[in-house]
Amino acid sequence: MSEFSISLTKEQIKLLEEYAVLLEQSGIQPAPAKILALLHVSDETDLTFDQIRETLSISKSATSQALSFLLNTKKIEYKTKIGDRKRYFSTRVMSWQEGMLEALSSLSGICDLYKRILAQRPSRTKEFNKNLKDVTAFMDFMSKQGPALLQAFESQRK
Amino acid sequence: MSEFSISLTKEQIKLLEEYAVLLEQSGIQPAPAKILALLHVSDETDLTFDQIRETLSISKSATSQALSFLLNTKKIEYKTKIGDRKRYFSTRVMSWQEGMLEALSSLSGICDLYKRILAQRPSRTKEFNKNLKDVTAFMDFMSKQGPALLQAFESQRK
DNA sequence: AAGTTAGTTCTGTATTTGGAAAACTAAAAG
DNA sequence: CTTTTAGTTTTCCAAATACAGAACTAACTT
Repeated sequence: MSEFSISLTKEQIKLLEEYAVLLEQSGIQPAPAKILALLHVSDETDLTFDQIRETLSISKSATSQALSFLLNTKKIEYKTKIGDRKRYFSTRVMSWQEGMLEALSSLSGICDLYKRILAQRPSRTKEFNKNLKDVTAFMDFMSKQGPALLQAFESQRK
Repeated sequence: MSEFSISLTKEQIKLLEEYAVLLEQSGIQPAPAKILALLHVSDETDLTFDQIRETLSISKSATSQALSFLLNTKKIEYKTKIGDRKRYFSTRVMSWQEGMLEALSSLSGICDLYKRILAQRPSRTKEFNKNLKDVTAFMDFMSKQGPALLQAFESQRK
C-alpha cells in the first residue's frame, strides 16, 4: 500500500462503486463521482488530496480538477489544521437536503417552459392542450406543496 | 422548403431549442431531445418520420435510432392510418406524470444505498452518521408522501 | 537560497459519443 | 417481378470527454 492510500473493505469498495455509478448517471463526471463516493464510505470523514489521489488511483490533475469542481458546486468542503499545510476534504452534509429542494425548484423551470409552449399552441389541438395544462397544474401543485412537505417532515421527526 | 419539412415560427424554434437543452441536461441525447421537443411545439401533434427528419435536419439513421429509443422508453407513441404506410409519431402525454413518479421512486434507490453505507460506518463518526440518517428519513418520508400528493392533486383538481 | 510540500495549469491523447452515409430489408404499388 | 416507400442496420468518422504526464507556482522549511 503506497504512502498515502487508505484501506477500504470489500464492502466499502462495492458501495463506493455503486454510488459513483448513480452519480455518473445523474450527470457528474467519473472522477468527481468517485471522490464524492469515497468521502461517503471511508471510515475517515476528512481526507487529504493525496489520500484521495492514491486511494482512487487518479492523477494529480484529475484530482485537482475534480476537487475544484466539487468545491465550486458546494458538494464538498474542507478544513485545515494549524501547523499543517494540507486541506482535509469532506462531504457537505447539507448538500443532500439542498439537492432535494433544488430538484423541486428545477421543476418550476420546466413548468414555465410548458406554459410558454401552451401559450402559443393552436386552439384546435384541444386534447393535447388540455393534457399540457393538467401537467403544469400538477407541477405548480408540487412546487407549492414541496416546502410544506419539508415542514411536515421537520415537525414529525422529533 | 424541402419536400416534407414543416414550418415553425421563430417562437416555436426558440421553445424547441430551450426544451431540447433541458432534456439534454437530464441525460437524453441531442437527437431524441430535439424530436421530443418538436412534438411538443409543432402545431401538428402527429408527425411522420420524414417530417421530423427534414424539419430537424437530421439523418435517417439518427432519426430512426432516436425514434426507437423514444418508443422503447415510452416517451412517444405512434398511430397509423389505413391506406397509408407511414407512422404518425406523437408525445405520450401520460409520460409527463409518469416521469414525475419515476423521479420520486428513483429516490428510493439512492435511499437504499445510503442505508447500506450507514450500516457499515464506524460508530465513532457520530455526527456524520446522524446526518446520513436524517437524509434517509427525509427520503423515506418523501417517497411515502409522493403518491398521497398525487391523490391530493387529483381530488382538488375538479 | 535551495529544497520540499501541496497543489494548479497546460498540453497531449485514448476513449466515448453522436451522427452521417450508405447498404440493406420488408411491404406495398404499379 | 421490378420499383417505390418507409424505414433499419452497419460502418465509419468527427467532435467532445476524461484523464495522464509534465511543467509550473506559491508558500513554507531548513
